[in-house]
Amino acid sequence: MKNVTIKDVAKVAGVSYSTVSRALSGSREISEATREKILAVCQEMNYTANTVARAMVMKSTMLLGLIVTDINNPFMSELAYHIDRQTRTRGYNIVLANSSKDPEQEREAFELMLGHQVDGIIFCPSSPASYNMLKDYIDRVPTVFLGENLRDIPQSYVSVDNFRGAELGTEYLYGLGHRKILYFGRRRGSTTHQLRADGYASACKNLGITPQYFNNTFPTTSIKNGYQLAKQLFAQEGNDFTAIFASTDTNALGIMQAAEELGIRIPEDISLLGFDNIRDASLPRIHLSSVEQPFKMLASVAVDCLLDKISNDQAGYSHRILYPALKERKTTARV
Amino acid sequence: MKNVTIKDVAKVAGVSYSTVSRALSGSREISEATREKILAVCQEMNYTANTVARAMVMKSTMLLGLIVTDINNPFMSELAYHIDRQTRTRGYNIVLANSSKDPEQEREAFELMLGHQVDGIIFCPSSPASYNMLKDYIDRVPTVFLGENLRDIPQSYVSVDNFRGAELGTEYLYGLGHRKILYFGRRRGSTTHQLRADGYASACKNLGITPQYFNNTFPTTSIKNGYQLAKQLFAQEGNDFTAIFASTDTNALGIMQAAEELGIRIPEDISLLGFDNIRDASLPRIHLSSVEQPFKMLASVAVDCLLDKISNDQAGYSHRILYPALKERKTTARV
DNA sequence: TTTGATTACTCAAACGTTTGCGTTCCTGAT
DNA sequence: ATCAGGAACGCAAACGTTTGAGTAATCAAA
Repeated sequence: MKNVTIKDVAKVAGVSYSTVSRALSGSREISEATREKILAVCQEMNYTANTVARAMVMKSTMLLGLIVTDINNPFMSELAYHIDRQTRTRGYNIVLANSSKDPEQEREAFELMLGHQVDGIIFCPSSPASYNMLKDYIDRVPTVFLGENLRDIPQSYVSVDNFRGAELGTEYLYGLGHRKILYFGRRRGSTTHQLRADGYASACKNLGITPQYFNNTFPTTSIKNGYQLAKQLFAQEGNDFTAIFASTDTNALGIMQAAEELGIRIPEDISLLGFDNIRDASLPRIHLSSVEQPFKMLASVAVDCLLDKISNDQAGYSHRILYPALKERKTTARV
Repeated sequence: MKNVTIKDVAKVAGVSYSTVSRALSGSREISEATREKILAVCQEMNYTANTVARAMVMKSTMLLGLIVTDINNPFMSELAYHIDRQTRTRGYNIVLANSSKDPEQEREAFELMLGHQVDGIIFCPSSPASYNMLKDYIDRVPTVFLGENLRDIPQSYVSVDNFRGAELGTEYLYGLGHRKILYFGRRRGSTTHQLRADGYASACKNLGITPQYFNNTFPTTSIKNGYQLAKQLFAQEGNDFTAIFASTDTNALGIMQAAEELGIRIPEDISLLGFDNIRDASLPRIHLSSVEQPFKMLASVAVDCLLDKISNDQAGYSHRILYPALKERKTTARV
């Protein structure tokens, strides 16, 4: 089970181990003959360079931390997939940690990542409060925040323009003839949610329609929570809306479930628009119209931003806001 | 940006750095007074132990490799989530790699993992052929295969009993009154698929009904592939079945999509049963009945098995086959 | 007071690399 | 024959830990 080291190779090849190192690293200070010989020996002995030993002297592990709330969430796994692809081609590997939206576990994840000397961290925070809690860690290692808008924070982040996305969705529904649009979701707690709610409000104002809210008070968003709240909503007296704009696809799925149970047809009775365009939205029978997060682009920009920070120590920070797009499917109809 | 080391702590605390090490590692050979003092200094200086330096001497990185085909596949992300949970509590972190079902990338992933000196690898192979290709790597590091049945292979793996699962599904449909059940999916190429097909055949034989196949020839399974094939199926003359047993939920979703387009109602016109019970199956409007893989259990057993192998060098190998269960939802009805 | 044992430390080697510097050897010009 | 200069390679330090072996101090028993 013991791995073969550079010394073993050196012994067989009959050279010093520094020569082996040079042969492998592509240094010029070595004759072509010995290099080839050494490479042949490495091949034959199944030599694999020990990254951790190299890391000690190079001060770079070629490891990137990825902290997500929950890799099982399609939003996150989508990001994770693209992040892995993008970083692998650049020689990095990613070490993964789920925080389960628990601040204490987020802290623990950072601690572990630092211990493992990762070269940088892509961090999908569970809430904007994470920033303050983890400030100490964050300036010990290059970090970029991904997903959440974190306005007014001296750190790099990349996210979609949630405000614009909500505007876009509202405008789209308006364009379909809807004048009574209910916004379903949290309005505070996370900057993302706040911005979406604000974007909706702004669009309503510009379009001259009155905003209506149904406030999702759950701290975390899941289909189940959306479902429970939607049942409350539909049981209410005096509802007066033709469309629901859900703050997340997950909420939208919960609404679909409640509607299904109550015999409310979508989009015949009410239109439903989500936000995020997670993979689930495109499933058969679901066909959820949604404001799309450009996952691949988000991942790509986050990776670029992080690698930039890593190579360029004093790069400062940057806020990268990407444009959302509207993905029209079958849950929204002309009124 | 430079991290504080054990030497920095030693200097401040006024002791040798080996004493600091001992204070941290909980050795008894140290007075309570100095230990407390050292711990206080560590706290104050934000000291985090350098895992990679420790790894050099301890020969353990506390890193576990997880090689999946595609983290974006709900089956995989489900496993990944539970694997992360289980390993974290035991002090391990996981480094992730997607193979995209490409043998070359699987090889590359192993190479990288070995370079990073991971203590063990959980490997979800893309096909049974992976074993032979990667044999050399596999006995350089403790590895357990996850997901695929790999009969007759001298390596540890854990998977569900695919044969029994297919029997179970077939029996269930029979119990609902179905006598003409079509099996939709690949019959060869992967042991998993083969076992499922065999289980179906065996059940048919025992129940005295004649098996019918519609062979999915695509090398990889996706909703799109399932959809295209299902359209071919439904366009065929002389179909004679009241239920479809899809070899995977992904295939089943493709079938649902085709059925939806063609106005075929599920379960009124035909019943549909999937296999895997991925998260998607429980979504509103989908409600796919499915043979369930016990994800949490699979992850847990795989982790146990791997850690066992790691701590016990000569543990040999074991094949752990878990029982599937039937998850009844709304795509299957009494005939 | 001497001895022996125990406690609480310090020293230094080792883990597998990279790399600056030193050394050897060869070539060709003087 | 001498020497400068460069090519090719070896030596050893360094990275931050752990740990066995060594040492100084303390204390109890003789």
